Amino acid sequence: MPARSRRSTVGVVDLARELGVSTATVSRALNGSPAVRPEVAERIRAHAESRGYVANRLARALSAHTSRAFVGFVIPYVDTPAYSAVAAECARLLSADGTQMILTITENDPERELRQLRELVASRIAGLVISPSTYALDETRRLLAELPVVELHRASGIEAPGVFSDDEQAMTESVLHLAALGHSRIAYLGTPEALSNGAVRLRGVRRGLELAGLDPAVPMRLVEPTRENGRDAAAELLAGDTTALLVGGGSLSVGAAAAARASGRRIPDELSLVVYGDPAWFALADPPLTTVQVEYAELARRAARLLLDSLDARHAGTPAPEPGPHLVTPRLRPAGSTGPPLHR
Amino acid sequence: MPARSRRSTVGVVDLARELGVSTATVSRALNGSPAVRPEVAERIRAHAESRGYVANRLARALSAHTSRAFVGFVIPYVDTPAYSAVAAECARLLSADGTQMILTITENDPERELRQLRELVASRIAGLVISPSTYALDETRRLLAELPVVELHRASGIEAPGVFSDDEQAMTESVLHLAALGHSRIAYLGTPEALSNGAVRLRGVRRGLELAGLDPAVPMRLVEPTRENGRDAAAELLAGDTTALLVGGGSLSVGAAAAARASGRRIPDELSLVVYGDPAWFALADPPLTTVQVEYAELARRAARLLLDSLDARHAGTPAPEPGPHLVTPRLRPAGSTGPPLHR
DNA sequence: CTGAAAGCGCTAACAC
DNA sequence: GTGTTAGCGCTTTCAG
Repeated sequence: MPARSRRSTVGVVDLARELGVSTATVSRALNGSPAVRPEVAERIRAHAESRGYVANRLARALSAHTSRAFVGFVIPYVDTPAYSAVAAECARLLSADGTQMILTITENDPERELRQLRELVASRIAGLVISPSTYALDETRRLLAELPVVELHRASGIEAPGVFSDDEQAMTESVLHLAALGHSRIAYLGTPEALSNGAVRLRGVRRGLELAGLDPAVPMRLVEPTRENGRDAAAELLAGDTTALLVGGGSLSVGAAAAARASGRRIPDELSLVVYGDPAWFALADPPLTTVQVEYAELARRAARLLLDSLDARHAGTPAPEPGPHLVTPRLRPAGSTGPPLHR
Repeated sequence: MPARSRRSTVGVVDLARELGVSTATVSRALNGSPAVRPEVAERIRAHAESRGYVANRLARALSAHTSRAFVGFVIPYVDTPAYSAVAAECARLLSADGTQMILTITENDPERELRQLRELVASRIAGLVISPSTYALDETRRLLAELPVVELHRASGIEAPGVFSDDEQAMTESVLHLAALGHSRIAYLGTPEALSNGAVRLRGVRRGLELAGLDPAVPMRLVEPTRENGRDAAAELLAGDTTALLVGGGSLSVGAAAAARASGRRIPDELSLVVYGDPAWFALADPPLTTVQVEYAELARRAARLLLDSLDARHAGTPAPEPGPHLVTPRLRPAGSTGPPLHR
């Protein structure tokens, strides 16, 4: 047994020495460079494998100025299905590609976001997936412009591909669903217009009202997406004489459902309710809630793919994926919580 | 303007040159070494700040053999509250400490787990938080023994501190709650004993039955924690003549709640139901479900703290945190889904 | 096709 | 206290 430094991990120099080749050749073989004789390459790879060699990602990334050792995943929260489901799927797909995902929570605070972005850049991330905070800083945009970025859920107006739920259509459809049932006094609870998806959803609602020939001036509350806000704002809306409540936002929906229940109104007779998010949870309610269902896993798959494509493109010098929005269409799943209004 | 390489980021050599000191001094000042004159240190830090210097974490970690640039977070899933809530809080706390969290999903597959662990080690992580997969490999244990580890939710029998929900007590309490209401035909739906928390919960159930003076041979199904399994297994259990169903597991609870509803039994008159997880969701059900509530944020705080303490200890050479389990006590929140059995 | 050697940006001995 | 210098483990010109 050679006098290797004890218990230390095996590196390229070890492999090179043991095989009687240079570290350059080892490196090339391991990185699949075509500039090495196939048989040699194979021998090196086999040996590396048998020695349980695992490249030091730090050294690799530090040396090769371009490397996909790490990518960033920057989101405002992760303890909500809209984010956790996507984080899960992205982590899976990126890991399959051999890149590690650094998870970062901004709590929707632009300052934190910028700080974390800086730290990520300091970690030489190859690129990142981001749900920008509501008011992204200019400096943030500047940083984002310098590396492959895929936007998720929210857009910040930067030149980058993004993956979003096509909420406009879903919201329009939801309004039309309610209108078709005979509702004319519809209230809307959503997220602020400053949030790109808040704006999109609101647009969908307005369009739905227009298509249904209803008064566009419906009772409306736009609040930051938390359960508490959802509950409180829904309670206010329900104090009015609306016959239907449409909610655009997952956390808001949980709060709104609670408020609807607390209001004592019978559903759907005295109140029709359309919520947003994961139908499995809302199916627990009695009656089960009509839900706008978003395919988070599909969103994640597209985001991961786009990011990997961007990295490939940058590496190969080929054109990057088109920066346009990539939309995933949610589905309105009618359930027991929507029906004709009882009294008009 | 000096002929700096254009648009490149500023590094220690730049700072050193600009201040007329050596890179060593810069490094020392930036790392708060006491071996540098305070006024010089301050000047360096101020300059670094003004130049927007951010240290390259890769170089730092590669050079300093010990560094807390990265920590790993290795969990089987993240799209379930038990994991996403904890991931969120840990990411927050670790980020506040300046370390980045690499998120890794094992899908409860021991092979994947090992592969990912190897990759994490190759990234020179300072330590990690892990929820071991059901059957962790020996090689996995060996790797884990070499770095600061904090176990979460599940234990794998390694010598490391761990943070767990004290489910034994909660399950015992749940059984006693049901027994006190007059139930004697209680069924249990939980996770397999091979999972450490499955075993713990089952032990709690058995103890509860014993304390209540009930027959320990209750109808029981132990299945992998997914919603589908929960629904199917609950349906089977409900086909029997039990008057109460106790569920030990968050995803199982969602499925079980669905199955209970599908069974058509009136709750709580014809069936008392105790679920596990986030009360906010289960409050949507009608009646609201009696829930074993786990403080995930508290779990996360403890896990993060323990990990940081372990890192500090290793750095300072002081003793590591005691490897014993650190328990967070869940609360049984009685709600409308549990009541006296109607017919016996 | 392969090897020698020069870094990547930082920290840590070791001198002064 | 501070500077010089040698790496950390890998990739990558540049020669051959």
